Amino acid sequence: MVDDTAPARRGRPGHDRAAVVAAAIALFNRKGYDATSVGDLAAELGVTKSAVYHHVDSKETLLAEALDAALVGLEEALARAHEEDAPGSERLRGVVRRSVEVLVERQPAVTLLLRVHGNSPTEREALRRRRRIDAELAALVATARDEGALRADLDPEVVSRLVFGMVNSLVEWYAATGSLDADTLADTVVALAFEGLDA
Amino acid sequence: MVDDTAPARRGRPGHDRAAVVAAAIALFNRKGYDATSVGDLAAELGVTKSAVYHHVDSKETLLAEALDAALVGLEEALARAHEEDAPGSERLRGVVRRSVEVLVERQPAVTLLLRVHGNSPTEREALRRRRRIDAELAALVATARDEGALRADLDPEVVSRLVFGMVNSLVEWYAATGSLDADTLADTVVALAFEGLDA
DNA sequence: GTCTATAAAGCGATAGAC
DNA sequence: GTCTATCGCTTTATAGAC
Repeated sequence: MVDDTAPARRGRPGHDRAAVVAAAIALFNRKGYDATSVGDLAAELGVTKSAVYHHVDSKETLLAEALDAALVGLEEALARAHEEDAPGSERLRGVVRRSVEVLVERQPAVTLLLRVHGNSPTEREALRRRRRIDAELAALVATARDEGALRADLDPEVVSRLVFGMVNSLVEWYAATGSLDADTLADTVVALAFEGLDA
Repeated sequence: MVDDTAPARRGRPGHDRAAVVAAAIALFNRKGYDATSVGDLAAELGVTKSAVYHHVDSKETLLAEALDAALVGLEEALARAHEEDAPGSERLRGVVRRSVEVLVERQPAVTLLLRVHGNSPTEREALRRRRRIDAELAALVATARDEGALRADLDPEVVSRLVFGMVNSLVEWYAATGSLDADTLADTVVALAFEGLDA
């Protein structure tokens, strides 16, 4: 996330900070943050723990970086819905679609965010930001319903949790499905959420 | 949190195995399995670690017990769909509804199941059983679509993952919403999945 | 049923050499 | 940029007294 695409040094092995961060996020996803030790990360990179600590201050810093990347993406997706000058239901469709795109683009980081427990100040701060996003999404659903664009027989709060629960659930399997592009997936999610499954 | 409804022994403090298991599952949910130590569990019960080990063989046993309870519930919900003599779409509606009921009844255990990483033989065995359930759910969606009851423009595999992703997502918030009974929630989930959100 | 004490291993993190 | 070595602490789990 931080560094450029071209490696600065050829020929020499050695890792840079970006490589450590990328490997860490991948490992945190595979084993879980708490079950992953800095020794595990070092072994994955083929170095010792000390080499890892040359690149990063702490294990928690690695998590914080991933959580922030996920939150920034989701916050931007939501902010664009607020800027739009359109009916609530259109803004809701837009944020669902953009949320899918963020989850696909930043799948490993968002997965970590969705699994945070609040065991450290870093995690609790991420949870605060996440709850704020969730509250604004629920408000958007309520607005769309008040405008008469959505069916009125379902609780907007529950509907919001279910729809974005469906969206979020794709971090659990999307990575494994190589042959599905983000656009088609977003189409399917929007179609399912707004029109349903019935023929 | 600590005591059962029918304490076997009056007057004496001391816990029984069921109390330890219940406290463990609650803690695993709050902090995550890997971040919870047996010392944490002992502190929650107001005893020492040794007292906990008097009741259970290992921390992993506690997890295994919860995972099995969750899997048995979900497997039964699915098995009843196979026994039914009804169109695929009706059997699918039934399994969605019963899955919601299982998630509500066994929320703590199912939450643990959905967060398993596969870091031990116990976890990997649970993942195997879970993948089998997922595959049978996908097959049921495909059957319903082949019968013409579901719209044909969406990939059944993706639809299955999204619908049951929506169902599963409710473990993240249902416990906090005291004023919502399982029946009403199941109605909302089925309505959203099959009819969608549009007015 | 709970306690103190302890073993053996692993944890996050640091110091200093190369 | 990586290494060896180590610190101080926590972990799962056990032994044996009360």
